[in-house]
Amino acid sequence: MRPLPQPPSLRHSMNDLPEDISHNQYAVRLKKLADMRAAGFDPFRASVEQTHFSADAMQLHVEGQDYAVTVKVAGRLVVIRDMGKSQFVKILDQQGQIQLYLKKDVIGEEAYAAFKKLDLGDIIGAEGTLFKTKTGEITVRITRYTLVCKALRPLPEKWHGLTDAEQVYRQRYLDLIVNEESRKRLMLRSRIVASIRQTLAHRKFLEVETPVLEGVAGGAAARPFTTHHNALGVDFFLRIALELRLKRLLVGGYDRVFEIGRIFRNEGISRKHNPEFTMLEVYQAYSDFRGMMDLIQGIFTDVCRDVLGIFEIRHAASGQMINFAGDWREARYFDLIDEAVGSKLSALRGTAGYKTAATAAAQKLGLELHAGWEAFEIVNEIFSKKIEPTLIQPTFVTHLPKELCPLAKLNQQDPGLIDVFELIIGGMEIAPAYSEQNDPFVQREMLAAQAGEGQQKMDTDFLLALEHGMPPAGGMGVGIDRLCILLTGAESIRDVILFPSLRPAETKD
RNA sequence: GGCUUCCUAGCUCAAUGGUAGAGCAGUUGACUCUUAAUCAAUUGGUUCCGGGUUCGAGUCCCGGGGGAGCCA
Repeated sequence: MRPLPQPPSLRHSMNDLPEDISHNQYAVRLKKLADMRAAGFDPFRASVEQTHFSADAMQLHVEGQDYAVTVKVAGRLVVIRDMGKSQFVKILDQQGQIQLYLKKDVIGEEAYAAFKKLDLGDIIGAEGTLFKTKTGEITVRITRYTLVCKALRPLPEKWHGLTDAEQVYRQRYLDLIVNEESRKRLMLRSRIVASIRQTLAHRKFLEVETPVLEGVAGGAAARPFTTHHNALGVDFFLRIALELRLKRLLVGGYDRVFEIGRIFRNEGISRKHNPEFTMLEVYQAYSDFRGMMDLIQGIFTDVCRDVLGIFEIRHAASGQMINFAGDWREARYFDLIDEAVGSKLSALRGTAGYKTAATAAAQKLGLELHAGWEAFEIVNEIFSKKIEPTLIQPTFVTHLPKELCPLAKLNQQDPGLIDVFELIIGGMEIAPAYSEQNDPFVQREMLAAQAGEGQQKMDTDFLLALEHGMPPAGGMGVGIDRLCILLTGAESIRDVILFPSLRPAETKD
């Protein structure tokens, strides 16, 4: 890996500057800064009034009425086109770019000369009036400006931007300045999350925050991170799910709760997995998994209408259009299995021949199986390898085998199944939802069975809470990162996480 | 963790084992409506790190670091 540039001490480097610094952009900028300070101006101390963001300012221009509206804008210089006695430049702020026009005879000789010394990347505040150029771009003709921050490092290339994936992730700030798609995509994530909060608030859900540090990492099957608390002298786990804490709140009488929280799973990193990721979990008392179907569709509808303005999105991996409008497909897990296998495999469930038949079916499909797998694991391998990737349009897969999630209610007609759905979109699991198990006896049995497999310790306090009585409830978990992959057309989870997990960069100091 | 692949100027990229180059950025100059502005001149390199093979290594080999993709 190329080592990232390390900042030297300013004081020392100024003394060490060689005679010819024209090739060293850092040194050139240091010199400009030193000259400014020598002249009594320190850009790092200046603040500036900003009356409008760029896009809002441009809205104010009235056709045919140039120089009528005054605005004060601020941002980073990203384009400079110098034409001698006038120049067009562009600054970038949160809303995007806006063009500024400087004319020597408008702004004055001295201010114009000083402006010529500015560099790409410097941050300025500017005041002026709106007009439209002859090519139709709304522009601020500036009468005053202030440098409010000198940039000592040059910006990446203006046309290609930053493409080196490593630098994009490690120096995301540069990516955000220079790559508009990244800036917009990550901003979209922020709006999507805001929209979800709004939808839930309208439906009278309470937002809560529960501990990240847990004595028992429960609620999912995943390897946790461990950490240590010095004062208590005990090890903690970072949470792998929000579920067991939120259900305690159902016991406590918070009937509709949700949390949007970071969870941590000590597992592999891939295009679909980051070790820390954001999960929405929602619980609604007196509802069930069918209620969650309505809720998740409501969430998507609101995001599509209010944030994206469209109900169809191109799926990056397959190129297909995903349609979020209308009623979503519902399919039973074992119907999909039988279809994929081409026989009535599900009819053998619970019989002695089930595992043999499942093995044969999986092998026929070319799947590699682990020696110790149970029948349900073999069948689920068929599901995740052969069925899930083909489900591009939103699909609720329902009635999964009970072994797959110990926290859901068993189906009344068929106790080998559970009342749940797994929402699949774009070939990815987006949201599992359950009719939550609230029978403390069954729950203890299921968790004990899981603990017996050595997966994790039992959360006995959670079981105690259940014995106080938890209302029947529908619950759902939504992977926010994956949702954003879908809705922004991203190809990798790293594209929707501001700072994805990487190996620590070596720092020399 | 395994396999494949990438790492060259601030950025984006070139370079049969034979003098490390271009565009942008920078520097100097010209230009008062530009749109990757244009024109002229010009500076700039620990080729990720460490070994090896070779008369000669950015290029081949070994080890290490980091990224990406596929698999687990």
